[in-house]
Amino acid sequence: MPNDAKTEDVRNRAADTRPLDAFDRRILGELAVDAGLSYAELGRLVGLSAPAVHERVKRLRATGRVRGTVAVLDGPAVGKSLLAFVHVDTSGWGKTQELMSIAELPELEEIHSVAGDTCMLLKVRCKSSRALEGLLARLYATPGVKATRSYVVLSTYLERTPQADTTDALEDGHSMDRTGTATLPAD
Amino acid sequence: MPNDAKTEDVRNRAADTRPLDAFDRRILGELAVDAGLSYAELGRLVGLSAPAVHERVKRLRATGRVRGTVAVLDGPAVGKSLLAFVHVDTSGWGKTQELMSIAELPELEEIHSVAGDTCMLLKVRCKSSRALEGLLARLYATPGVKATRSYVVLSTYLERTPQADTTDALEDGHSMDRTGTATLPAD
DNA sequence: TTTAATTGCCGAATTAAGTTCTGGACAAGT
DNA sequence: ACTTGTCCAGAACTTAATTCGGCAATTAAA
Repeated sequence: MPNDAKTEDVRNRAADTRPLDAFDRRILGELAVDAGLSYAELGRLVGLSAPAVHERVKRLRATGRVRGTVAVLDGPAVGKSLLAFVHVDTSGWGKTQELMSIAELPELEEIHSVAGDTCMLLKVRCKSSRALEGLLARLYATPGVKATRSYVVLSTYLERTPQADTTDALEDGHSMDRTGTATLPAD
Repeated sequence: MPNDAKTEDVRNRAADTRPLDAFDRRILGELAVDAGLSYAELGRLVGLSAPAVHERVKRLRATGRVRGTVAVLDGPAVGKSLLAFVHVDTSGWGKTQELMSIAELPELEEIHSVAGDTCMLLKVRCKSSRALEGLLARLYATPGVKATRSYVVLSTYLERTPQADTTDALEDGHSMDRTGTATLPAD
């Protein structure tokens, strides 16, 4: 499943806002879990021919639904056994830009600005607690950084990239039991 | 870049603990960014023939260095514009297992247990704030859940999967300037 | 209602890539 | 010096990606 970014000129620069149909949704669902599927297998799964899914995947890429295809590395297996989330309180707001230089570190996996009692939220994966310490030192050396709170991950139960499916029931303004069955308010 | 999980019998069931050499590291580095590269292109990048990199990638997969290959979907582009991190305080400890059922929801991207003043940390991506509300309702309906704190992401500056490189300087017990240059203590 | 244009699909043909196979170079151990 | 094992490149082979042509269905225009 190559990029095929080159194949055929890409005109619709992520402009197409056409809603995803059921086929697109299922294709994305499969690819988000395993992008190594052949178009033939993928077609068999969703009920289309290989050229048909190829065409759709190409469109899904061109319209920005798919950002890319990556190999998911195993942290510990590549020497990064420590995972942590770091909340960073910054003084000003423009100062947050100063933090952006740390994005170059391969240990940094995520940088978000968040609402709430903190300003920046980082996801960091590194070799050891010592390395985390070094990273925090680097943070505190950044102007505008007031304080940090670190949450070191003890174990990970789930970790995946964005999935294609959505649980519509979540929006119905109700509670649900633990089986995921919607419990609609008796109106 | 197919899975090739089937190709040839996989003997070393993630047992091989041989350290990664420079080639492996570079191959992983490239694949973590773009798994759509052909073996020929990859070989050109790292200085090996196509069969050589094929062999190595196969080994890296078999030994668990690579967990899989996935298409990275764009949250907003697939109808999930809200990203949030949720800290969950649970009463007991065995009770955390009760939480695991929410992993079935496609909105859940990560579930970790963490050290610190909270117990569980969730990464959630959903359609709307209303959907997040529904999710929180579901959480509170879970026995053992005492409290939650939500951090809604305003903007994302960096988001990627584990990278192959490590910054060794972080472990050297020192500070670093903002260029990433190590500032060793004058001993 | 009819016609034209567009879209999206399939099956076949073509092209490119994945995969296997062979032999040779190098290093470590006997 | 010889054997053993590892790892690589080049060529051969196999499978998948990609393109092409035509057909059916939908939509727009007439």
